[in-house]
Amino acid sequence: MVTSVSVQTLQRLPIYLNLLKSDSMQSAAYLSSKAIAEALGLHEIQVRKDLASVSSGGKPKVGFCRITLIRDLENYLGYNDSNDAILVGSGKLGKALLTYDGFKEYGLNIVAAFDNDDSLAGQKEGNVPILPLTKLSDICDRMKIRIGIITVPTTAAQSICDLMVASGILAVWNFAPTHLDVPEHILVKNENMAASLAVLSRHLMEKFTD
Amino acid sequence: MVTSVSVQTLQRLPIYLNLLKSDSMQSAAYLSSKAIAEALGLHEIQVRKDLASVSSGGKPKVGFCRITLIRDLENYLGYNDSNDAILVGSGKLGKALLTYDGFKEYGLNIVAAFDNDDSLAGQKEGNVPILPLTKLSDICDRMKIRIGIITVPTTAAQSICDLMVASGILAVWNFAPTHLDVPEHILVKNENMAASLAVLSRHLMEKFTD
DNA sequence: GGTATATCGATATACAATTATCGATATACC
DNA sequence: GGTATATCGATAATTGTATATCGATATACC
Repeated sequence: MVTSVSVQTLQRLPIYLNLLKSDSMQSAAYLSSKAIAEALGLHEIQVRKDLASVSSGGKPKVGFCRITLIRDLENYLGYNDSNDAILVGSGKLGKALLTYDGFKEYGLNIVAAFDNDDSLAGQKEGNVPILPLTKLSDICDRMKIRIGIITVPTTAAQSICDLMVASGILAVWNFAPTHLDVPEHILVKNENMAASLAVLSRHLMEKFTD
Repeated sequence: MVTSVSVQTLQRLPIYLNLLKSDSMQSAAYLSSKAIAEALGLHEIQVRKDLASVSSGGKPKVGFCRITLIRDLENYLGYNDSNDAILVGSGKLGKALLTYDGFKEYGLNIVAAFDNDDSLAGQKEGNVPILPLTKLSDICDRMKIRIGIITVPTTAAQSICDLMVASGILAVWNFAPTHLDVPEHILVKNENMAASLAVLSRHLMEKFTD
């Protein structure tokens, strides 16, 4: 239960959670790993292994208790105690993330946004105030912010990242299509759309050139 | 060169490409795998292996020719011949993607957007017309669209996906945090932000509870 | 022109993740 | 209450990915 879980498994956990909370599952009190696996296109062994690492376990013949499983998953993922975050780069993508209210469900709370362009300062985007970059360090320090979201152009990403790290940020969610250099103890999670596009594009090429 | 490349490698290729095209690399005509590895925080062996699968190879003592490498990568990734795509779901995220002009660089061209809400029909978002859902099949068929982007709420995702597949879409880029059931030959690439958040959130939890 | 060296490419090892196999256990049915 | 069965959990085999080692080769320098 305390054992460290692989990133692969970790990334599947929200998918289980999402399924368990979905309308189609509301009726069932218990779910077998086989049923879950079929609903998600996975293998039942994998489902059991994944769930074993976060949950108190299921019962033979009946399966896993849906309610308990939801609670265990949310606890493990930390969706109950909310994480405050800041976002830098109020361009198109940044604004979309600011106005997207689905993050609350995952315990993410964007408290402030920053932009290089000071003329944006003072505005609000989806209830989140946009502030000048110069205030970033101060805000992070005072509010004990641990998560930084980067939605700036590639060229600015590294310097923003450095600023975040210097301001006490411990986890960076990077939407810029570039590699970020960070100290050992900092986590960078890349949301690399170019990588996804590569997979799609290549798949189509292979379909048509073979 | 024709050998199939792992998804992991494939997803790193755009990162190499991005680095090679970056300002800081413009001056160098040749780059060693070691230099590339250091710039990206990877291991040089991995860089060589990745590049070997797409490129004609480097020269001992001097390294890889930057220009050639860029050309090979772009060819392999299909960034030269552009891929037309449609997008369904003109909400916050959908609009952000429509107005984000960075996709062109990767050969992705969104030609039309669709929304359940017919009142949006006729509008334009970033030069892309928004059309009623009923026209989707016709457009896909006439324009031979192969890529569909899903930015609708979870509950609608599967039915939109089914519609796309029925309309000839071969690759689906899914931004809804849910699993999609598709026939064998269809590729689904999930852009699962919830999964990324799980990694971040868990990282922070472990930092503070251990 | 010969030798030293940086770098590539191929083979081999180590590690992690997924999938398969087996025994254990609780429920259901007779 | 006894037996059959569905399902779990642990261990083992397979697969895939990342890292290390080694020989080959082209450039540079003497």
